[in-house]
Amino acid sequence: MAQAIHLHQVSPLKASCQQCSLSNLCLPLAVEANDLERLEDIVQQGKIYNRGEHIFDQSTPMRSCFAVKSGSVKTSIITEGGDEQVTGFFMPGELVGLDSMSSDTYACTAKALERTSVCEFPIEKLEELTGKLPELQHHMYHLLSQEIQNSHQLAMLLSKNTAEERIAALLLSLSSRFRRRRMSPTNFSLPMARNDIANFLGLAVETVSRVFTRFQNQGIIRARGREVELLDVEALQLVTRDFARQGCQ
Amino acid sequence: MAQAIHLHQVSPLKASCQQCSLSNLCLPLAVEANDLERLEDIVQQGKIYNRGEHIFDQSTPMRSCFAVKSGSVKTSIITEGGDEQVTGFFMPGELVGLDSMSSDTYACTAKALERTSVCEFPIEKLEELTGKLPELQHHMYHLLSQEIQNSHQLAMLLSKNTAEERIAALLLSLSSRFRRRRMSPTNFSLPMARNDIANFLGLAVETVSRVFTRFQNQGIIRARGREVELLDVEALQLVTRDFARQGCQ
DNA sequence: TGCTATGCTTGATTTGGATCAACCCGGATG
DNA sequence: CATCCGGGTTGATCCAAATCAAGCATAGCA
Repeated sequence: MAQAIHLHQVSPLKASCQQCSLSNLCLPLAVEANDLERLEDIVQQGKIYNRGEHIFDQSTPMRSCFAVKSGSVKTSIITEGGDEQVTGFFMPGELVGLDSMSSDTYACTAKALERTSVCEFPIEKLEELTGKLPELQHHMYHLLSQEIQNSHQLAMLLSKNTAEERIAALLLSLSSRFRRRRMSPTNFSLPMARNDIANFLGLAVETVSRVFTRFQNQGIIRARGREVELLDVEALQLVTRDFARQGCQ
Repeated sequence: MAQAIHLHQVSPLKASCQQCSLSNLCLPLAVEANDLERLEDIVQQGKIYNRGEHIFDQSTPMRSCFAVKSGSVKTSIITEGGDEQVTGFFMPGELVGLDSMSSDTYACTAKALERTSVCEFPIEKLEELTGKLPELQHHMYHLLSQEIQNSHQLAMLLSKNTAEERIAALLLSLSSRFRRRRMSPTNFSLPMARNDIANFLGLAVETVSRVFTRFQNQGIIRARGREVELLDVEALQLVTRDFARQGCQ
């Protein structure tokens, strides 16, 4: 049913960056109202991917970056040896593919974690437009550098923190991203499998599972499958900061 | 002596991007010969920092990014708890500060590992210029995304690889960066202390030391202090790939 | 000339999380 | 309806690297 949605949508949906509920998170944020239609001119809105479908593949020609409208996306790198490293999870309002900006080919593979709709920004058109709209260019630079910082943050997590600290940090990150979208920051369902969490955080699945149940026994969270409730956010924050504390004295 | 070099250099040195031996690695790479002087207009060349001096500090206002001319730079994040995470080492021809592009404040601290000279690119002027020179803009996007990829690479190293694999990878990375500068790729001196290596790779100093001696005993490298000779590059490459292999079958 | 600080190495012990191995559960499938 | 299968949990064992503890070399300094 409704497979036709896969086809490129044109004019009917065109003018909707303005009404998009995510415009305050996404690129339009940077654009003056009267310039907005120029952005709308280049964007292809409302492409839909089903769970598991690839939005783009590592090593294929880089054409566009994508803003998540609804659903969620996982990016990962595959090594020559064939094992996977999850490099990020992307929620509505966030841009996927920035790590491949102005490269010949995509540096990673992006896969829909659930039924997901995205807006596509063809890269040459986007570059052209950012050349004309300084605010947009500024915003792009900002997003890109933000992405570097995120990745450094992850590297830090991986090299210095325990399993509990890593998982607490992930839960808090998801929580604040849900809040930005005006959704409950304490009661949400994880878009990704334990496997993906483990891979992303450099842990074994078993460890992730154990930490979840440990947190649950301590009354910090309540988790049944992917349904998660944060019962004690303070405690979670304490977990992530403990490691910083010990470095203190 | 010669503290005056710290002061901003102006016109006399201005026109030297053209002669700079690093122009094929640095920003000029992206600029047409006749546009080059516009780049030279905004760059402040030849600022010199002594070993240990800070080029910029985390959380201070972000004004410029910097290209390393000679010497080397270490960047690191300091957490609230006060412990350090080294996020990168920068060699001649490489740009420092991209992780803070278009941010209000620097996301990390950059410190000269030895006597180091840098070119400074004030950020507003650089943004202005990239708006006018599409090639330069393209190059900036490319550099930024490259930086994201590097960081993902590091995250991968930290989450999946053994101590030996991490160190082999670092040595090979340095080697290829020396080669790009037409210096010996097998015979160089490390700009950073064991401590920094350990921090960067998420290891204890003792582990770094042990791996160095292990490699030495296996005849793969020869190391005396910071002086390193790669005796068997193939073997090093094998070490880094072994982990990929096991993922294979 | 000896003293202290700093960076590096080496050895012994400990440990957090990986690995191995079962088992459970819910949903898809024939 | 029984079976199967992928995802998740739990327990037992093992190991790579951290930690703890010395010792060594070099450099700067009084």
